[in-house]
Amino acid sequence: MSVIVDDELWSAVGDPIRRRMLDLLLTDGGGTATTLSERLPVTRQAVAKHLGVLDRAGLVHATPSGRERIYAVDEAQFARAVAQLSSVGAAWDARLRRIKRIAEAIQLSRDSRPET
Amino acid sequence: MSVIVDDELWSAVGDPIRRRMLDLLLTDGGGTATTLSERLPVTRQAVAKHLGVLDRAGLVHATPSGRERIYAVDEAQFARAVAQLSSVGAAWDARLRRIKRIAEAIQLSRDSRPET
DNA sequence: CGTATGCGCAACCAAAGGTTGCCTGTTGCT
DNA sequence: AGCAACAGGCAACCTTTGGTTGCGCATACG
Repeated sequence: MSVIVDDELWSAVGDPIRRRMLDLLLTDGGGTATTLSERLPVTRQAVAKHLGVLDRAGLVHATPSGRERIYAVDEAQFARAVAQLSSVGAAWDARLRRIKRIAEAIQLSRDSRPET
Repeated sequence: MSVIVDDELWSAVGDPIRRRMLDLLLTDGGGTATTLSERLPVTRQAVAKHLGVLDRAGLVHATPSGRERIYAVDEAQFARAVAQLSSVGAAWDARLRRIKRIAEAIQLSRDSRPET
């Protein structure tokens, strides 16, 4: 029942800065390390490293344009990541519900038994 | 529109080992650092540290029993984490769909324009 | 044509994940 | 009661990762 997840994808999305970067890239449709760093609490170099991580995970890709490197979200890969996220969420949710059911069953059998 | 997420919760769940630990604790209903480490590719001490992280995030709690410390998932807090997971997933999904819609609109307007 | 700007590289630092080694306390068996 | 076995906590150490500063190079632009 355990969901097979791509750890690299997950850890790419696990970092709060990278999540905000994806957010910014999605809303703006693209951006460079410099423009992103202006709206984030870290330096351009830190952003550049994060972009490298996201790039290696396939979540973004860069298109050089003169002296700039414009990054944009790879929609297909990003959709895969979102799907994994929700499938893990769904699996855990189902497990929680099953446990709650079992707990209730135990409670019932305990009620129907005489005092210890 | 950006979802407010508890970074500590996320990073607790972001680690692949911790995800597997939560899985094990959920399926078994509880466990100690030693029993968990037998089923994980890391040492007992590493597991103990992870349990510390999960504990501080409120996702698990320990009940001492003799020389053992039995950890179990805190269902309420865990449910909160799952909810955050799915809400981020939903937000991203919605954003993806909106972008796809816009892309199609641009495509249409380009088709209806004469060649450049 | 020179200056400003965007980027990559290197050195360096702190925190996180992981390991080994050791010590303490509980258990359980003679 | 006494001792071996076992679970767990602590400390030292290593490596990776996220972050910084400083620098050099290339491209754009007045």
